[in-house]
Formats: sequence, structure tokens, C-alpha cells
Amino acid sequence: MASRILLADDHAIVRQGLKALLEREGFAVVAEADDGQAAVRLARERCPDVAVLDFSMPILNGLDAALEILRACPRAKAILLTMHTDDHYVLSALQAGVKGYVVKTQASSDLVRAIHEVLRGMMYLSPGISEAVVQAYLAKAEIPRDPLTSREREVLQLVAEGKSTKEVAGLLGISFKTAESHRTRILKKLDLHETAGLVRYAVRRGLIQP
Amino acid sequence: MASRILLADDHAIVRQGLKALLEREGFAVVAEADDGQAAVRLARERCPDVAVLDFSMPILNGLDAALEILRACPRAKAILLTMHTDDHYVLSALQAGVKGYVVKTQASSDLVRAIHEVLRGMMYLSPGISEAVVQAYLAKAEIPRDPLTSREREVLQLVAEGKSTKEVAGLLGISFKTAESHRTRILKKLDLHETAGLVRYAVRRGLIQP
DNA sequence: TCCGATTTGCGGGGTTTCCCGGATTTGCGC
DNA sequence: GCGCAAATCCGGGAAACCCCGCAAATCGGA
Repeated sequence: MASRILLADDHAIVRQGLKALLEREGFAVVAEADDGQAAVRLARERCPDVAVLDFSMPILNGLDAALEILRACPRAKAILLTMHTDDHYVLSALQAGVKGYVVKTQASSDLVRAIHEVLRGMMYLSPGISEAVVQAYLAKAEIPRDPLTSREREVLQLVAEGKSTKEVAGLLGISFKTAESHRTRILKKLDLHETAGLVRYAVRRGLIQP
Repeated sequence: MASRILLADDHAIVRQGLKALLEREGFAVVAEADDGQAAVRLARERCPDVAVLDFSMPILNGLDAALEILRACPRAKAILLTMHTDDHYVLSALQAGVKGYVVKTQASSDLVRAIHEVLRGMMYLSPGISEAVVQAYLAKAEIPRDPLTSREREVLQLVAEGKSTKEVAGLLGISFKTAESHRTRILKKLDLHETAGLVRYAVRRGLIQP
């Protein structure tokens, strides 16, 4: 039986292109998502074998989406699709339990291969990922991942996307005051004092597109 | 006979997805390029009917590539594929002679439709492109390359750097209310509604480092 | 010289941010 | 089991932001 794939990318055109590719390879794309939050919701409903997640998505980024998906469906495998090869991204992904890391500049056969590998229980990293990163990961080296919790990163991303605290609260299903608490704690942790700093930080971290 | 398409996108995975989509629709993808420069070279060699160009590519961006391609093959039609809906991008594209402007968040049917339209000699813009832009273009309005005045750019930069309106006023030696007026007008001109948008705009423009 | 755009300035009002000091529940590790 | 961090929530207040409309001085170009 065909493996069931969840596909998440905010660019519909790209997503449908990927879908065409994967279906040509015999995979069944059982769910498509526009943003990270939708991906998590769909993963809960459909429990796919593999979740292919673009890193930069609105509302919730691919990495944090992977974290939530893996918590909800531990048997699912997550593959991150991104344009960043930076060590920092890869390490964070690996530590989040992501099993495949595919760079968009690679040929599509790379993605197909990644899916096959993770389905076999293996790990797959696109060529071009520095060997040092993997060593660092295996050596359990500490990475200066940002000091934020995943919840805080969600809030930060939404704020940087221009959402007000009230909107953030609505999107995350929490109270206004809670959203505000998160926002305040983020500022304190990063030693920032205004929205502008949050946005620049989010851009540097690749949480949002400028 | 199938229309001959040139496809340019620096992300091979995305490019091959698009190729799969277009071939399913009966188009012949006769050339693929990794960057703008390669796209221009291939266009000269193959003279495609339509060139589908991603906006952000290394070495030479899609817009400037379109300019060169159209100079080399005036009978070719250029379609820009991008994630930006900003007025100035669209306007620059139209003035460069680009016949189609497709936003990546749209469904792939949008791209297919765009190709059919430009082949018929028509123009195609994705839904979501502001009507005002088209009007401005038709009215031969000058490109508001950057719709901001130099004073406004100064203010924007300071705001994006995290300065409060009061600080901006102090730094520029103007009153608080004046600084606020500038800030408000910038928001209006850019059709933005919060600081976060200003910061992202400033980063895109290179006014500040993220 | 006169028009238009730019820059400067003001009043007032509603909303949002930022910061303060709390509190409870959950979950994870030791 | 105990502690600790994370996530959730609350009230209140000063400051900042966003929007509205209005108006004067300046300055470059038709």
C-alpha cells in the first residue's frame, strides 16, 4: 500500500508541484497544509506516515510544527524541506527528532530518497550538510539554540508577522493576558524592549521572511 | 504543437515540481535554469515561447533576467513567479514588459492560466495584485520605486532600528508630532498597519540589517 | 510666479505595548 | 516525591502607537 504523506508549504504552486512529483513516485498525498498550524491539525486527523514540512511557513514554522506533530503521532516521520543549510537550523531539526533534512536546491530525487529512507527507519540529510554538524549532534554537543521555548517562538513569529497580542491570543487559543506574558518574557530573555527588535530577531532566525 | 517553456528557479526541487505540473498540462519544458544568468543564456539558445522565471535567483534576479531575455527574443513572453505582492515589484515587472505575474501562494492552475493567456497575447496578473497598481501602470505613472521621500526613509530607518517616535523626533530635531506624522504617512503609503510591517519593509529594502 | 509636494506642526481619542507584581496547573527530571 | 521550568491566567498603569483631520512654512520646478 502506498505510503501516506502530509505536505505542508505555504506556496500552493510549489506544494502542488511537489504533490505531482510524489504521486508520480507512487506516494499518496493524503493531506496538504498552508501553514504550520494547519499541518499539525491535519496530522492529528490523518496520522500520515511521513510529514514533509517547509521550514518557513506563516503562523507556525516547520520545525515547531514537526515537534508538535511528532508528539501527537510518534510513529510519523518528519522531513524538513528548506533552503537553509546553516548548521544551526540542521542541528535544531535533528534535536527536534526530524528524520530527514532536504535542501530545496537539491534535485527532487533527493526528497524521494529521503522519504524512502525515513520510512525504512533511517535518517536522511541532503548532500551539503556539513559533516561537522552531524558529528556535533552525535556528540550531543550543546548548540546555542535560541533561549526561547517553542511556545515563545510561536508567539514571536506571529508578532513578527504583524499580529497584535489580541490576534496572537486568538490564533493560539489562549487568553490575551497569556499571550502578553509570553511576549513580555521574550523581550526580557532577548534583552529587547520594542517590537522592532523582535521582528529583526525573527528575520535573523529565519522564523519569518522579511 | 506543444508550447515550449523555459523554467528558471534556483530550487531544483521546486523547479522539477513545476515541470511535472506543466508537462501534465501538455506543455513542453525545453530548458531549465538554476539562476538568472543561465536562464538568459538558455533563452538565447532555445528561444522558448514562454519563460517562467522565479523572482529571487542567484547571480541575476528574475526581473532583470526577463529584461535581457525579452531583448534577445522579443517574441518570447515572460512570466514572473514570486512571493511578493508589493506594488513596486509588480509595477517594475510590468514596466519591464513582463506579461504575467503569478504569486506563489496561488494554486498552480493560476500559473497554467497565466501561460495560456500570455500565449494568446494577453496579460495575466494573479488575484491579489492591487487594482491600483494596474491603474498606475496603465496611467503610465512613474514607478514609485520607493514611494517614500528621503525624510520618510530617515524616519523609517530609525523606527526599524527600534527607536520610539519620541526618540526619532529628538534625533532628527523635530517635534514629536511631526515625527508621528511622518510615521503615519509611511504606514499609509506602504499600506501597512503596524511597526512589524515597517521593520520587514526596511529589511527588504536594505535600509537596516536584520 | 504660482502650483504641488514636502516638511513641519497641532489636538484629541481609542488601542496596544510594555512593565509591574502576583497566581495556578502541568510535566519533566533528579 | 520534590523542585523547577513552562504555560496558563489576572489587574493596573504609564507609555507608545495608530488614526483622524487640520494647517502653516518651505522649496523645487513648470
